Amino acid sequence: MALDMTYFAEMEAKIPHGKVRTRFAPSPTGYMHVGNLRTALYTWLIARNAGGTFILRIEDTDQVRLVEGATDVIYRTMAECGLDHDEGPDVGGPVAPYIQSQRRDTYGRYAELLVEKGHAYYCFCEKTESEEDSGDFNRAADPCRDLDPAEAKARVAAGEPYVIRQKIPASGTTTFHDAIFGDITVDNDTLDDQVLIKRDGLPTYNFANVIDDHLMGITHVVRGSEYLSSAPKYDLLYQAFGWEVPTYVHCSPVMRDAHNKMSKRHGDPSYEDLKAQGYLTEAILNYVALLGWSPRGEHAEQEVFSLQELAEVFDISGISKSPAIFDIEKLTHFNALYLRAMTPEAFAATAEPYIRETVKNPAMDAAAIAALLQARCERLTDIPEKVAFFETLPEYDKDLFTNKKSKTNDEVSRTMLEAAIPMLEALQSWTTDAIHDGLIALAEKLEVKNATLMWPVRIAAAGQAVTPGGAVEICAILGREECLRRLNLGLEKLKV
RNA sequence: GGCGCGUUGGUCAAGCGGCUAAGACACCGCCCUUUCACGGCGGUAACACGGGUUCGAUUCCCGUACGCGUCACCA
Repeated sequence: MALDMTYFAEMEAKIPHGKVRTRFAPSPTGYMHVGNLRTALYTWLIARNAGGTFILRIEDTDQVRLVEGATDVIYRTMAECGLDHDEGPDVGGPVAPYIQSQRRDTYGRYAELLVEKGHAYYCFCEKTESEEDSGDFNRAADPCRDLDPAEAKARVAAGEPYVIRQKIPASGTTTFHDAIFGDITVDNDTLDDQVLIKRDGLPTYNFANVIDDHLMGITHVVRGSEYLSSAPKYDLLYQAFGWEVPTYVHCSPVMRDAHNKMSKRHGDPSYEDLKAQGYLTEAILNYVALLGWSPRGEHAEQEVFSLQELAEVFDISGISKSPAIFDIEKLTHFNALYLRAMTPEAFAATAEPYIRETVKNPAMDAAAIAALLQARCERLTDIPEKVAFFETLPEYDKDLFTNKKSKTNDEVSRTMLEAAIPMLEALQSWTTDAIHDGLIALAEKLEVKNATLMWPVRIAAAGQAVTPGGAVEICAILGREECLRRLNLGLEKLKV
């Protein structure tokens, strides 16, 4: 039976040429690993940097591991991160479909084409116990490899179960090029005749990838370095078809420590976990971009990059060969940087829900509280605990009134509060400025340094040693009535 | 075990034959100050090891050690 050659010609005719085309091809597992996110980012950056096309392809050949709603997580995350795709299942494109489970027919046809060309063969062997145990597949011992083609076809036609294996050259070497690792050469006899089409008729991941990447006109294949050792087999496949080999970009993994990759299983955070922990998308992307890549030339010392800036300066040659350990502390630093860089209004808007987790009293101005927080929090989730004292005065010990640097003790604090309370009561307006000027003037009148007066006022108002903002700001936010109530309470404590 | 890859301070990293070996995080100190932060200034800390090549190696080559990956009808 002859192959339908017009099918292949039609497929070839659809392939776009001339521009950089990259693809992110996740398996829908339900969440986005940090490593995945980085791969997606680098892949997107390569395309955008070159003014090329970025494609989203869903690799769902493993029906067993399919997770409900998982593709939505992918779409949502990509959109949230600003990694927009030009072609994909949802937007279509010239080489649709973009979901592997919808391309089954194609893989089978190309596998048969490869058999026809003599670079693949039908294999009828059952895998044996010993093979599974020893782990090595002895190609030379496979009788199917040199089976007469006519006989093989007859057995297939007779309904005998089979797989299609790649026919690796018996000798010689294969050299492939990687944009990061350079040229790598391996002996062909270390390569096995990998399965292309499984007994169930579905393609293996490796085969589907080669077919899809070619048929979609992918110019740069970005993937994890764990695929480095199968790359020569990919090259052989491309050669066998007579196709142009794409540029490989193998990225080393993101590690949780010196020995292990980051993984959900170890409890390492995914992108959505980090979001839930109070990290900003921009900060995550910025940090992740630098985990395994660094800018060159005039940007060598720059660390803060917007997505747009990254697209401008990103360069494959800046990708590192060695693995990088994910450092939550440095991410936290980037997050603090991004938090501080927001406009006060934007920060107040994003901080408000976190403030309202503990500060329910609507009289307390969330925007005013946010202003105190902006330079003082590294994660959004730090907020509720920091501002809880506005809602409820904590139980505190009068020892807090004693502070060496401010030159205060019980005695001094009592004097200060006794003077401050009537002054504040008499204040015309309860504003930050009025409170500030009143307290500064009072300190001068009492001939004490500002801290000596401010310390006891702040302690009495907040009930804790460390607070976001100083005495003035806290009093202003509390409001006259609540503030004075607390100051009197403090004074009572000191009188005992 | 075979094959492949990797190795600059605790971490991310610059370096691409000649440097007092950048910068950032973390840490420590000082300044600022109404607590704590922010900000500013300064400090501690690194080329895995052994051979070559070279006038000269962090940089090039070869070993060693350690680590990682891969050797599936999983992706």
